[in-house]
This record gives sequence, C-alpha cells and structure tokens, in this order.
Amino acid sequence: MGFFFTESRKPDKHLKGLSPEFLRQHECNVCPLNELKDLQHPKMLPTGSKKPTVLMLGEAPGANEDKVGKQFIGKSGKIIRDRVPKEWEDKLRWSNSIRCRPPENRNPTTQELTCCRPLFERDILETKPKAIFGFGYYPLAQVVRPDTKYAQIGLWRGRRIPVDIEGHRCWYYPMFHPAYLIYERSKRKYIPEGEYGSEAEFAFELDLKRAFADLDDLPEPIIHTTEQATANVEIVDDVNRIATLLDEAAQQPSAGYDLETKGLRPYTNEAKILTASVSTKNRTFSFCLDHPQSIWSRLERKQIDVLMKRFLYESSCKKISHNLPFEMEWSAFFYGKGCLYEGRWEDTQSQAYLLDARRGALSLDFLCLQYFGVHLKEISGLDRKNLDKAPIKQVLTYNALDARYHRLLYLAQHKRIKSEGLIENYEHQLRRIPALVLAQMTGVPVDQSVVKTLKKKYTKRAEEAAAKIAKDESVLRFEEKKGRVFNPGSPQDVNYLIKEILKVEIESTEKSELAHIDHPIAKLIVQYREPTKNISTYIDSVSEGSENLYPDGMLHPTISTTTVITWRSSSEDPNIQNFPKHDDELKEVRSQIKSSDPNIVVVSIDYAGIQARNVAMESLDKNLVNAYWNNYDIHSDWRDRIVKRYPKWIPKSKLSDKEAMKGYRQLAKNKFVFATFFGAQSYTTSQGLEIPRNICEELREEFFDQFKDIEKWHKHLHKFYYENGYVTGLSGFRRRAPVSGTELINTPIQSDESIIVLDAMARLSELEDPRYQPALEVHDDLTFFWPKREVEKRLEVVVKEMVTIPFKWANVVPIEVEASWGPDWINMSKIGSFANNKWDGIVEIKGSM
DNA sequence: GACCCGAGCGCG
DNA sequence: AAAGCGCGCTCGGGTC
Repeated sequence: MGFFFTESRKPDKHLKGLSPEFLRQHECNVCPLNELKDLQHPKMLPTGSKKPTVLMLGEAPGANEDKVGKQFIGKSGKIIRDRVPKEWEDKLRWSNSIRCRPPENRNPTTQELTCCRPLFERDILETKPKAIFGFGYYPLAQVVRPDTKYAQIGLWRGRRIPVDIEGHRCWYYPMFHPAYLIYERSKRKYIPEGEYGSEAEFAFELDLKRAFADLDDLPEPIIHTTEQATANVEIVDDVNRIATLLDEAAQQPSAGYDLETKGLRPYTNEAKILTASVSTKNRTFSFCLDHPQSIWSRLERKQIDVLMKRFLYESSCKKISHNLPFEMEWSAFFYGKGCLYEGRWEDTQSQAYLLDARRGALSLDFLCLQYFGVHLKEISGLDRKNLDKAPIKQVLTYNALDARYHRLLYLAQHKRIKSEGLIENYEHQLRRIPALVLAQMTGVPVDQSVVKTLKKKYTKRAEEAAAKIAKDESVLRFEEKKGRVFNPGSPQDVNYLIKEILKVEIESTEKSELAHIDHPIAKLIVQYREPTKNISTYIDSVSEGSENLYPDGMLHPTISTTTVITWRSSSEDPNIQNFPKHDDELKEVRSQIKSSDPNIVVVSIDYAGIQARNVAMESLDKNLVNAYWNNYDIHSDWRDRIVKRYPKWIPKSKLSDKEAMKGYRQLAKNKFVFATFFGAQSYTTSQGLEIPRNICEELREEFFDQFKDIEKWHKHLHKFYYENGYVTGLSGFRRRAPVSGTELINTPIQSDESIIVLDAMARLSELEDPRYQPALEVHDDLTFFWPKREVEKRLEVVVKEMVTIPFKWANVVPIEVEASWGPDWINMSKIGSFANNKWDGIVEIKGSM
C-alpha cells in the first residue's frame, strides 16, 4: 500500500472519455482492475461487524492482503489495529475504497475509484455506520470529494466532516495513511525506544484516540443541501425596503455582513463597493451599491450611503464577517474610521484560526465544507475576479450566501471557542483587527526621488558585476562547455560553475558558502546578487508603476493576523517587515521610506530584548529574572566564560580592545546565549562560535547549571505537549500537533511576544486618536510618522502605553523600550531607552541587555 | 500564460 | 537523528 499525501499522488482526472454516470452504472465491468489476471483475491469484501459503529476505510488491498485474502493485515493495517481500543474491536467494519489491488501498488485512478464507489455506497446503506475513519487521500477523495486544492490529508486530519452517502448521513474522520508514518520512520536511521517515529505519528495516534472518544456522544451530522443554502434570499431593489430590513437586522442579536467590491483594496481610483448583504436569523438579503448594473438614481444611491452608515454606527447586532479586516477596511474607507469601534464586530476567520491555525483551511469555502458539508463556491459558481462584469443577480445571490454563512459559521464555531476555553484569546485577536486595519489605512510614505536615485545606483552596480562576470575565465569555460550564456542569477548555473569548472565541493550556493571559495568569481556572484535582489525586492516594489504603490503615493501593506502559526502578524504587498536594516550595502533601501514633507520624521520604538524576557516570563528562572532586575549583563559574562573554557576563541591581543570585545559579546549573545534559550544543541553553538563541539557541550551544561529553570521549562513544554496535543504560552495561545521539539520551545516565546506588542498596539489604536496610531508593526517595533515638533509629547504617551503591560505574567521582569528617530527609515538616531522598573514619568536608562 | 516548487535571502 | 523559530518575495526551472 502506498502513502497518499502529495500532489503527485492524486489520481489522474481522465476517465478516458467515459462519463462518471457510465462508470457507476457498469461498475466492475468497465473497471481496468477487473482485467488483471494475477490477483489472488480480487473484489475483496468488507469484513467485521454488520452493524458497525465505525467503518474503517483504507485505500486498497496491499500485497499481503491480496495474498492472504484478508484486509488490514499488512504493516499499515497493523499500525491501525494496534491502536483500536478493545471495547471497540467488535463494533468496527473494515473496507477499502478500492476492492482490488492495483498492480505494483500504483495509485488508483479516478476511473477505478468511480467504478468502485457504488459498491462502497451499497455497503454503507446496508450497514449504516455512524462514522467513517478514512486513512489517506483516496478515501477522502472518494467519500468527501473535496475541491482539489483542499484535497490534502494534512489539512483535513484531526477534523470531522458531515457526509451524506446516498441518503445515509454520518461523520467522516480523515486520518493520515499509516504508510506515510512508515515512510517517515524509514527516513530516520535511529529512533530511540519509546519515541514517536515522527510528529505525524503522534498526530495520528491523537486523531484516532479523539475519534474513538467522540463516538460515545456523536451529534447528528448537519448537512446543508443546495436548496437549503440558497433558500429565501431576498434581493432588494427598493430603498425603503433596504431601510426597513437594515433597521430590523440592527435589532437582531447577530448579523452576517459581507461586501463585494471592485478590487481588493479601497485605495485605487476604480475601487467601489459593488454590493452588500446582511443575514440574520429570519432573513438574508442583499442589495446593490455601485455595481455597474445597478439602477439607482443619484438620490437613491445617496440614501443608501446614509443607511449603510446608520447600520455601521448604530446597530446593536453583532456584525459578523469572514476575514474581518477586509470588511473593516472597506467600511472604514467609505464610511469613516469611527465605525470600527462602534458596536460589536466578529470574525469567523479568527475563530477558525484559534481553533485550528492550519494555513489553507481558513477560507469560508473550506469551513463550510467542514461544518455544513456544503460546497459554497460550487453553488454560486461565480468568478470572483470579475464581479463587476458578472450578472448582477448572480453577484447578489453569491453575496447573500456569504453573509448567511458568516453568521451560521460564527454560531457553530463560537460553541467550540467556548468549550475549548479560548474566549479570552478570541477577544485579544478581535482587538488586533481594527488596530492593524488602521495601520493599513495610515499607510507608509515613499519618497520617489530617493527611489529613482537608488534604482540607478544599484542598476549600475549590477551591470558592473555582470560585465566582470561575463569576462571571467571560469565563466568563459562554462559557456564553452555548456554552449550557452552563464546566468549568475541561476543557482543551478552557479552550482555547476563551482563544482564542475572550479572543481570545488560546495553544499549550496549561498553567500556564506561562496565566501569560502578562493576565486574572484565567488565574490563577483555575490556582488551581482546583492544589487539585483535589492532592486527587484525592495526598490521596484515601492516605485511608481508597482501595484503596491497607490494614488496617494503610499504603500498600504496588507497585515494578516491569521497566517502565522505562532500568532505573529505578517505583511504582504509588499512585505514591509523584511526591509534590509543591517547590511551596509543593502540597508539604504530603507531611506525610500520617507515623507515628502520635511517636517515629518520617522519614530520607531522597539521592545528591548523582548524574546529573552519572554524566556524569563515563561521559565521564571530565578537567575534570569534577577539578571533583569540587577542589570547583570548575561552576554558579557558568557563571553568571558567561553574564553575561560576555550582561550583560543579570542586572540590575546584583542582582550583589551574594547570594540572587539563588544563584537565577541554580540557573538556570545546570538550564537550561544539566545540560541541555547531557544533549544539549540551543542552542534549548532559549536558551528556558530567556531569552537569545538565538546567544549560547547561543557558550556551548555554549565549554562543550564546557572539557568536550571530554563532547562526545566523546556522539559515541561515537552511533557505538556504529549499529554495535551498542543503547546501553549502564558497567553493561552495554542499550537496543535504536529509540533517538533524545537518548535515547542520557540512557539510560546513568539506568541507571548506578539501578544505583548499587539496588545500595546491595540491599546494605542483604541485611543481613537490618529496621532497615536502606529503605521508599522515589525514584531518588536512600532513605527510612526510624526511632525518633528510633536515628537516629544507623542512619545511620552506611546512609551508609557508600551511599557505598561496589562498582563500579570509579563511583569515578572522590567519592560524596556528603545526609541529612535530620523528623517527616513534608516538614518535614525537613538532618543533613549525607557523602562517601567523605575517608573517616574519617562525614565531614561543607561545600559541595556 | 498560469501555476508550482525549491533555492536563496531579507527581517524579527 | 537532527541539530533555534517564524515569515514573504523573486527568480529559475519545470509542467500543463
């Protein structure tokens, strides 16, 4: 039996010209597997209980199964059977989605799956199981028919889906295929006794355990038919009726709210809200705003704006959207930012993210399939990209359906949020959204004159490097041998050049690897890469003509709070969180980020060493906590301890060189102290510090002798994870299995960090004063664009808010921020460091960790 | 032409 | 055995 988890293993979609109906009708007679001569046991029948609670559904018989004529007796079958609780053994039925063994374990084809499906259906109707546990991709595809893009077992495992098989309704539990677990084990040379072969193996065990535990109290599966989904949608074309319905909705406890728009962002000249829809318990309706096919008179159109505004500002219902930042950004853009803090908004995508953060499974479409067994997008059959050209009635229906499922999904997920004890986390998540939407709307200024200068400068550099490369003798030899032009931007070409022409062994063509090569071409390639990367990633993306730059001359990067597995934010179009800051050759691109008004300056305030403080908060390590209160400099101390154990690390001549010793402190900090906090092993620290492995092992022991509770905390995380199936930080955030050992340590650090920073940002936004609204958030940093003469006054408010953290767990160590300012985003100088441990207004402190 | 993937590299 | 974590973007190189 194979394993079914990658794209390449999906069945081919060709039915060789035969319709699915035809294949279903003729079953085995038109099945290619029926032709096979060498099968020992073709058409293997299901076995086990005739009145089963669960149907255990595999993919197809394997070699062993075919030989003996019994199902689930091979290696994969054993993995499943070993995990069946005794009390369930006689309540199971065993079957495969394909009854004959495909030759040489090849994948079943769509044709074979379709032919076999009626056999499966008849068995279901005869035996009526309450649940199906399906192993791997093929049963999932055959039973649930998820859209191709969702057909990844890794996305579905750990969930349950209501399914309707020819009228029989039951729950489908997708699980990994055991063959995948065998494959994962096979990749490792050695697995210690008692350890899982992979995190997937732990997840598999967890899934099975939870699925069996579910059986005692299975609810009725809810499945919406297309008729139910589309029933009673009112398309409103009368303004008075819109007024009546909106006012009625405003009085309801909850209302789904959805907008269809021209474009994804409201900052373009063509941006329009095309239609809107609202769905309450009694009613689902939609109406036009600026759809080209709308029939409103100018007066009517104005009246609709008044009604929209009233609904957004004055309704007492919960306004529920899926991907709330979208509805908030458009609503605030057209009806004023004030509406973001009026009434109560809810976000079903945030709920879903809290319950299960897997990427790719947060769309309304996916969640409707999971919760209601309904293919939402299939019903509407609408091309979202050209909504302004689609028939208006279709757009309005589609719009209304979305609003309906916003509300239904909210109710379904709310129950689970509550029962999992995640209300507080959801409330925090909700507060992030208006804060980040307001940051998106605030925007980031770009000075196009700087952009032009830099583009010229880096283009010249790239050209110069390219010219030198073209003339290099090694490149000439490459071109002679290959018969084509050498491309310095192609890792493949570079790899060939270094290995086959220069005859130098390399592991990769990364900068660090090239640095070790004693040939001018290595340096030249880096000299070519740097300016080309700078141009394509950081200059072109902010220059006129880029889709990222809007008519207001600003960037409005999209910030997401439901993408990153650890609760951090992410930024795209462009990613403003990874602009060069350190490399002298590259960091100049930050000077593009600048107001054209010379009175406006950039002010950044970042949390000093927040992740290390998170380690102290999490572990409550006595020595680490005290270090913060007593200004003990861990990194200098450990620099000195490393030298003590390995004197060769720092040449004698440098021991009295203050600047050099600062550099070694930095090395000790990043390559040893922090790395060890985060779970790095001696192998890694040895590579980072470039000192022998055994010394690093000794150092590690010495380190955990000083910070005993950090090691304890690492162990606790491990234990908690295997007991509960997720890892959590002090904020209650959860990251669910599979999670690897080092991810276990990092996750609470990143999540608590993000809670602290984004809570501060939310509090600043809630002041509802644009002066204190950050324009950027970069993980430990909030950045503002302020009039120069206002900086001191505004800074006081912001700093105070940032260091006054409302979480008890955070205040076991002092919190410190560092502010800097300048005319642009790179030419910045330090204003000062401020901490809350000596709070007396703003206290500037000297010496930081 | 649209999509997918890995390599490489920027940030915290 | 593997060997801090988390992202987004661009390119080359491939497929359909």
